[in-house]
Amino acid sequence: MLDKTFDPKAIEEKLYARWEASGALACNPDSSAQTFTIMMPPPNVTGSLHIGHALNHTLQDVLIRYNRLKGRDALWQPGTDHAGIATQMVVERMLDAEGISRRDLGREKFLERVWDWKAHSGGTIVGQLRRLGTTPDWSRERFTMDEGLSAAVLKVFVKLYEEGLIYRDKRLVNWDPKLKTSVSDLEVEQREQKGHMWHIRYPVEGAQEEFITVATTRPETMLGDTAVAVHPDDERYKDMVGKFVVLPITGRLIPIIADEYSDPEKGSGAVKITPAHDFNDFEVGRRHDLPMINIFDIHACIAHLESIPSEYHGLDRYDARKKILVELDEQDYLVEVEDIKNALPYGDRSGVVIEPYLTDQWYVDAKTLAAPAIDAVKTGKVEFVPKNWENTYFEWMNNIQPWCISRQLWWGHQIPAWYDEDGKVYVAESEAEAQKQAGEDAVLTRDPDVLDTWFSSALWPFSTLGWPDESAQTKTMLERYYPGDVLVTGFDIIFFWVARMMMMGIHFMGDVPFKKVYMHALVRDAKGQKMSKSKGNVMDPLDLIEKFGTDALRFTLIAMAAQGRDIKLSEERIEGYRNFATKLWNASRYCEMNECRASDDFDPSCTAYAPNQWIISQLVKTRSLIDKAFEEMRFNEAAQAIYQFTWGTFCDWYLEFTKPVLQSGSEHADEVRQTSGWVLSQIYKLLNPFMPYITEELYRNMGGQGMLISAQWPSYEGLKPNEDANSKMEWLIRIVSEIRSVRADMNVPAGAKIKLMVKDAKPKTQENLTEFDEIIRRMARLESIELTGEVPKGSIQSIVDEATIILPVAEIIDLDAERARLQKTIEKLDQDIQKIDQQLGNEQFISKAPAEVIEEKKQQKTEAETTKNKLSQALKQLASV
RNA sequence: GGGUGAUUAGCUCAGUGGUAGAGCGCUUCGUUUACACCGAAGAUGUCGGGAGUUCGACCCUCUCAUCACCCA
Repeated sequence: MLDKTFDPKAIEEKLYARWEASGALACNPDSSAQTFTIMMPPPNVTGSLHIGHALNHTLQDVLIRYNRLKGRDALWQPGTDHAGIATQMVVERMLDAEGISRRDLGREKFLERVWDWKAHSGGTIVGQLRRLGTTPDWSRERFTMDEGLSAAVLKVFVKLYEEGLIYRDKRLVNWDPKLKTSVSDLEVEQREQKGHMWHIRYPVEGAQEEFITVATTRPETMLGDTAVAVHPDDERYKDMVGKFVVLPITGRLIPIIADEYSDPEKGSGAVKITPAHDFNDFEVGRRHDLPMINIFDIHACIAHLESIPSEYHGLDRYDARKKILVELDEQDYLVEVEDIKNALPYGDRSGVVIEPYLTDQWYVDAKTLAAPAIDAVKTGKVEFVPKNWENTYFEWMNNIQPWCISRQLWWGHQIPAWYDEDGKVYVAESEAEAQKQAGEDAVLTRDPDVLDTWFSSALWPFSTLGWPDESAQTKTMLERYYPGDVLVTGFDIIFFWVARMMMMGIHFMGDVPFKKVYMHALVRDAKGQKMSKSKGNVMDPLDLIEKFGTDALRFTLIAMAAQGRDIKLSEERIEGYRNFATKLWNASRYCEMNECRASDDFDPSCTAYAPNQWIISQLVKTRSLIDKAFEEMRFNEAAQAIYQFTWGTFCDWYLEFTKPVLQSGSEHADEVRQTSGWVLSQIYKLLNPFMPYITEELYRNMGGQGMLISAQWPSYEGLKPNEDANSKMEWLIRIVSEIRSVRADMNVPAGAKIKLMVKDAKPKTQENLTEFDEIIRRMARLESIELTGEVPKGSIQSIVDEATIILPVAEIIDLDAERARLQKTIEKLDQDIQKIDQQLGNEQFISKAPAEVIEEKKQQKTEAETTKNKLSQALKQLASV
């Protein structure tokens, strides 16, 4: 006998171990089945499971389980990402605590420490994913720094270099002065804040008391100014172009140039140009061939340059600013200080202001690689769900910038480039190969930098399958599982990852990496705020699992994952779905108690009893709703369909129908036992992808064969909806509901067993009344049901279809209340009739609306009129009491 | 400034060119042998404002407002 409630903790771990041991998680390259592949977005090794992961992985698991049940050879490729900056920061912080820096330790020793750390706690999240019940093919787990994946990185780098798609260039990068590395555009976030605009006048060379005023938010960069620009059409400055100004503080002479970049409407119309410290100025500098003075060192402190007064050397950028402002003010160069709002670039990892910084870095020619990747979406080879994300994708891809891929870090894939003593570069997959290129005598030094983490993640869809290994096994894997079917991910990494996988996949595999990209929502807190540690509003999925069980959390996330909408998660909601699990548990308990079990030879297409035929029809309908929802990737609709069927149809109605049958030992009892047991087992199957634990457990308890995880998704071939049974049961539900409703409205005590009389019932209804006499009596709490031609005085009356149902309760009826009730219903019907009349009276409607709509309206009107007449009669009769 | 999405019951959200739905909450009733993590019944909506297309708009178009996010 099952316990009274479901205890997830008691079974989850045990069942998970059984799934894993059964081999059901593994893909099967030898099978002839159609494949279904999902590449898991590899979580960071530094990571621990947060609610966003929970959603992301639940969705993937639901898809994988569903397709596995449907007989597809499912590969869900798992793994983790080395997360260069994040991981290096974690380990550096640990070293900090020991009072050592990574430079003290040296590169090699440091990397050993990172690997130690990775081995020890890097897999935390993988364990946590198991608690979510997710079923990727763990036997194929990969790490972006694995040997094989590293080989892929080398190969790709060298190949792209040879093709001219990777190159080294001296450009401005986003420099993180805290981490002392470059970062990509995407790793910079703009934050708006209050700042100042300082207006500074620069004296014009060789003129007395003639100045040109420039405005800047960064006065310290004037140390690196190499020009002042004015608009070529700006009359005010026409004569000045070609002259020089004397840069205050340094005394350098810099030219006044004409360039369209300067906006005559803004400020004075003149703008200082610091090509080494501003992206726009950099372009101006290139156009005019201006010198580029890099005034900072890697810490964003003023460099020891001859052109800069020595008292500034080594000053932090903000201290330098203060000092400059004081000096400018003293020398009367500072004309105005304006309060403004401006956006500053912050490093998303370090949280410090990013410095545009002139360095040599490696770049990928993203523009070239993007072209076919744009095409793939345009032509529908890759489809985004929801579709509107394609706009976002195009927008970014069409404006894509060179991708800076080198990072001044130690943790990551070291760039396979070597320099000889003259600085000439040799790119090769190994040092030996580079040496060969350079000649035996050359002394080579390897580029110390590593690649952007996303460079290796971009290869994930094929590197995890074994590429570039050329064995037969790898070939099979690539042929079979590339491209993947669906990528499930959050929109926050559409550029970081999705776009780059597209570029690399198309370039190296000649085909897109996946056919569909499902973008899921962001999980927010109940108030709609983004969850963050600093706000303290994070919900830990493991806590929620502890409290409500994995199934409840999973179901909640899916039920709320409507396309294109963020999820506001609240505990109440999870509690509700926990209750749903309990409901199913207890329905099973009921069936167990009544020995409801389908025998092996039970044929659901051969049932004779209408409630059985009906519930089977409903089940079949539910299955197709779920299938349709999956096709359209509307997971919330799939969840809703099975929820509604299980609770609203099976538990609320069908099981109630079975009670009198089973308890009275009716002739239908055996078929009812078989059917209820069978339908229940079907619920387990349909619900399994969403709630894998409870369904697996119940399936086992109820005598299911094998394990659900490797069961077959029902096809219900040959099961046609039985319309006769359906309309019969709909009538049954209508009449029971109506009696209950009227009883409650009229305050008939719930416990009172009263008589029901039915007038004007057509033969069909009379038959039904007889057939379901026991069910109606029990569910509507009636003592007896009889047909009548007369309405006893002091009765409550109501209409179900053609029949008048009468509750003769003269001793308890409140005549005024009954009159009011009838009156209200009649009024409502009147309104309806009026509305329909209006429509039917409209010639345009009659001539233009489809015939079936008109027919429907007419029917609605007739029905409403019939009911109204009957109720009016009842009201009249009541008046005569 | 550009883009995207949202605005529907007290709350959280589904939804469809043909008389508005769910869950939670609320009210009333109920220990009927699966379940009080339950059952029955009920109340609550000018579907953000305005205009248009249509026989008919919550749905399509335009516009305005508010909010959120992304990009510059």
